[in-house]
Amino acid sequence: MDKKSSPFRPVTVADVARRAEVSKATAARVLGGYGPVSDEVKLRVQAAAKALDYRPNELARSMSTGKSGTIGVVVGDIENAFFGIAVRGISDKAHRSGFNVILANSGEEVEAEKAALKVLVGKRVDGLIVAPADNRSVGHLRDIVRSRRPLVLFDRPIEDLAADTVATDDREAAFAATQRLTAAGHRRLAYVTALNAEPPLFIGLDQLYTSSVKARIDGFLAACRAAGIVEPERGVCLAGGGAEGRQRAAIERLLSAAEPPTAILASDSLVAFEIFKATQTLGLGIPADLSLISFYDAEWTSVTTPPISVVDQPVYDMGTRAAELLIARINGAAPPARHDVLPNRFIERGSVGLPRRLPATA
Amino acid sequence: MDKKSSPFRPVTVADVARRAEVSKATAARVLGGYGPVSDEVKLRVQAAAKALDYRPNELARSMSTGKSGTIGVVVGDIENAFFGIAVRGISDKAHRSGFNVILANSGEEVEAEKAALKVLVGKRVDGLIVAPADNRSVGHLRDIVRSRRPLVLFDRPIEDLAADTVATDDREAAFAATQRLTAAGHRRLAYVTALNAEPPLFIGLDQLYTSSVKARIDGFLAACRAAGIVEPERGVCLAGGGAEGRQRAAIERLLSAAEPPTAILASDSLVAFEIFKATQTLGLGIPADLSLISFYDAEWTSVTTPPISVVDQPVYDMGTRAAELLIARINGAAPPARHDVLPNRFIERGSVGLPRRLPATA
DNA sequence: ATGAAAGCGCTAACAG
DNA sequence: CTGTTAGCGCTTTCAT
Repeated sequence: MDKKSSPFRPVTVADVARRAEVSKATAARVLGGYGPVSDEVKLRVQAAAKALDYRPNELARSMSTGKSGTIGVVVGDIENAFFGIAVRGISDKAHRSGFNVILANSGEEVEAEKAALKVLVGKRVDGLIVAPADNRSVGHLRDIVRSRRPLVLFDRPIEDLAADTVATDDREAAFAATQRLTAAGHRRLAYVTALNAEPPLFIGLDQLYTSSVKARIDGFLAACRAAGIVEPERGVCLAGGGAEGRQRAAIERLLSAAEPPTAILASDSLVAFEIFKATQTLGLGIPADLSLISFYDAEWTSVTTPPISVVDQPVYDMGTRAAELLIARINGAAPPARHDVLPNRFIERGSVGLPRRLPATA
Repeated sequence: MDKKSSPFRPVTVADVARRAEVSKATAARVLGGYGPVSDEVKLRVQAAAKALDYRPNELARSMSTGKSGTIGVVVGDIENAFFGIAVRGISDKAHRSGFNVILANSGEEVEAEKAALKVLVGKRVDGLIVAPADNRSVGHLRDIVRSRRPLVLFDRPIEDLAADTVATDDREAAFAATQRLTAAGHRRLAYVTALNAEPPLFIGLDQLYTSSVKARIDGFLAACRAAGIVEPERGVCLAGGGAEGRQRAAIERLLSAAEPPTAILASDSLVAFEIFKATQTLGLGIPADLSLISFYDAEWTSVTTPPISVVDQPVYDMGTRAAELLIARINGAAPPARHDVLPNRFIERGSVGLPRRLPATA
């Protein structure tokens, strides 16, 4: 009966049009809800669509309109609750505005980031939100901007890139957190971050390629110097990510050193979690033997004994804000790139105390 | 110079073909990597593509081939770490097999689930993984099956639906966990779940519409009865989800009752988290005043004092398995629907003790 | 091995 | 208000 009757061919506008006895264009107008149609015809078409169980093919629609109703999100590590919540913020805002989200994970590898971007651009997403893994190689991001596809940078600003950015003031937050540690009398401080580096030694800020990581260490060092600590660089520990065992080993090594730090600032909640577990296995007390402050208010930090003081980043809001900026641009807004900095909030809990032995104060 | 020179028109096969001085078809063959092409021509086309910075339009490709290279995933609540990890498992497997993932959240609402499915089908995903929110209304899922689109049910089996399913044995796990509680001597047990119900009273299993929830309560009740407990139904607490305050209030009410439970089995880590916090604010000790077992090995359960004993569900593996089954079907496999049940593992930690006052043993 | 031409399902001018 | 006619960018017969 049908021309091409593969048993489960999805029904198209043409099918509906035929059954409603109108032209394809008219059927498309009511199904797509765009052109002017008489009420009578509209009803006929809708009835036909219902009867046939018509499901619009969004792909075809996107091909014609050039808009996919989808935004692409590339984060560094979904395993990290920080990004998990961010994605929720983005998704919530996106869905409320009628957009879908395609999620990709870079694993903090630029090559994976590039590949993800390629796929997303291939799928013709209407816009992109990216947390760049490496601020050295941003050519692929420049390409996005150049191609006029809306792009929002998340959490990690990149200089000289004309893209909207949503971040927090990492340097300031790290500075303030470190000050709390030095104010309590600590002089042997460490900053532990998940960065993979070869060798795993901190050499200088120029070695750091993730802007948020760099800003935090910068703030940490500045606060240490402000407190008169010499060579605070020696306290920066690049514990590595990825292979979990490696990170744990690095942390245990740090804590078991001859002169271990009396206070640690952890760059994210995953690192802090490892540190907390290490104190347990090494029999160290918090805050008696070690004071600890972590970035990000992860769930677990509020139920440990003692609970952990944290730099609470407004991640969910960062997500919604990023989506907001992106969608505005997708809808045609074209102001100069803006750089939103959301405020962090310090949550005082019970993990900061006095150093075990007060060091000689010069 | 060009016919249509909107300033940033993306480059197409036609553009590449023209520059390489071959036909569109030939260019498409090398760009798409399918037909036979002479090496010489192939090189010319590739050079042209590179020079023009050609990016294939996956939408157009999907339109022609009918495959989108994308799978849709609908979970109940991304906020829940359980689903977060599951999504990671799915994504990892999918990406390794060359598929992308579009994520949707039902918020445990059937209507939202239907809407999400509609969008995903509209986008012509090659297959779907769904954690059905309500086993009463599954018409939309039946439609998916009927339309021959590969579908895998996640965590929540549905009878009489010919779809692959990946789940754990919830009834058995709840039974075993409850037994540990009764074996320790507990007689006043509670099972707390995030279900919203009006009224919030447990009436009977028939009231439960999420298969995993139902199975767990069934197991809980069976174990209670096996231990000679009468009317164990009275211990089932439907604490509600969504509005966080409501859940917390329900839990504090339960714990402050005249004869509060001496042991609780929590249906998920979010509920257990609230319970743990409630014990802190009410000044109850674990396991002295209350024994607690939770489903799902959430991060925080291992760092509390004491750490919480849990039913460790192999969520990541469930995710990869689901993706595996789905992709096999997408690639043409057509065996009868299989129902995979992955084993749970009990992790003994420190949250189960003897009941404070031993009850009269009849 | 290559080219010409016909779609995929929808939207978008442009006529009537 | 409705129908006709082109495409969107790619794949896919079918010739050559």
